[in-house]
Amino acid sequence: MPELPEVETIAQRLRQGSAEFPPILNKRISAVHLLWDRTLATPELIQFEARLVGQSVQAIHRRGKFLILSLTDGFLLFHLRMSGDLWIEPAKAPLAPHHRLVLDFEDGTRLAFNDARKFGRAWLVFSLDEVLGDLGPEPLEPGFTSQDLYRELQARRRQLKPLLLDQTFLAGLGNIYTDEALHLAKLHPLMSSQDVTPEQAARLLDSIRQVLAEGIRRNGATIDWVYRGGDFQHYFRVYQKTGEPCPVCGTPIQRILVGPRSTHFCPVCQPLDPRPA
DNA sequence: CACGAGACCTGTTCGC
DNA sequence: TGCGAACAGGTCTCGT
Repeated sequence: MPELPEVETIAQRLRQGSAEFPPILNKRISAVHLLWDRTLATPELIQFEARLVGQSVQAIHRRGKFLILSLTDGFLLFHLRMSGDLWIEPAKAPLAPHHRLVLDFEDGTRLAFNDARKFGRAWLVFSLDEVLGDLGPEPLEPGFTSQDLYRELQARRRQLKPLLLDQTFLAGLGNIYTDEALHLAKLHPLMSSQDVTPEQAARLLDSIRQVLAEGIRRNGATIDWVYRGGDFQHYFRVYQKTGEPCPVCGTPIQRILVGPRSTHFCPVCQPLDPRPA
């Protein structure tokens, strides 16, 4: 489930703590355990451990789908990919089956990166640009305007759905929120970016912001066994609603494949042919 | 530059 | 009931 709202929810949880555990801000790392080699993108384990132990967590941020822990010296970044999650738990707790990287803190708690599918990665770097350099704009940043979006749409000739999933175009959208935003904006997922009008670009940006904001407000979406704790899944308009009535017009929602990704849309509200006026 | 296929992984659910 | 196929919130690399 980790798209922008889910990562934001996790960032908030780490920042503010949970019912059982205090926030991880200002905690000092006392030990590092890597349980799956490929989870660590950079540097090598030897340097990773040497540089990390003794540092403390100064701040927690999110950029796109990346989670950023600012340390005394450098940054620890996580990307959750398909199944990653970060848990705060007692340092003595038994290792859960899918823990891949564990950081012990001096106060007897630990931060565990749990990731069943092993797609997630962690980076320890001195400059954020090493990892985040190619990311597109942050959709919720007020400085990003619909004029900016329109200009970028015009600069490419691509189908909207794959383009919105491209993190170098816009950072943070995944399969769920893209389908939801396109439905709200009444734009067909296969529409060419060059056919989007300035008005439609404005509607698209509004829609993206609306679905992301609601996702964050509901603590993200919980879909299946990869539990996260949010409840946005109860408010999906089209995602995984194939055959069910469109919430706007009642037409059955269609599912198509765009590349390898399931794509859900309303054939009436989101016509491919802009329709004669 | 745009697009498709294959790779990286495990767990759950679907279809016969 | 059992078993393989299909599918899942993501992204990278390579070839055309």
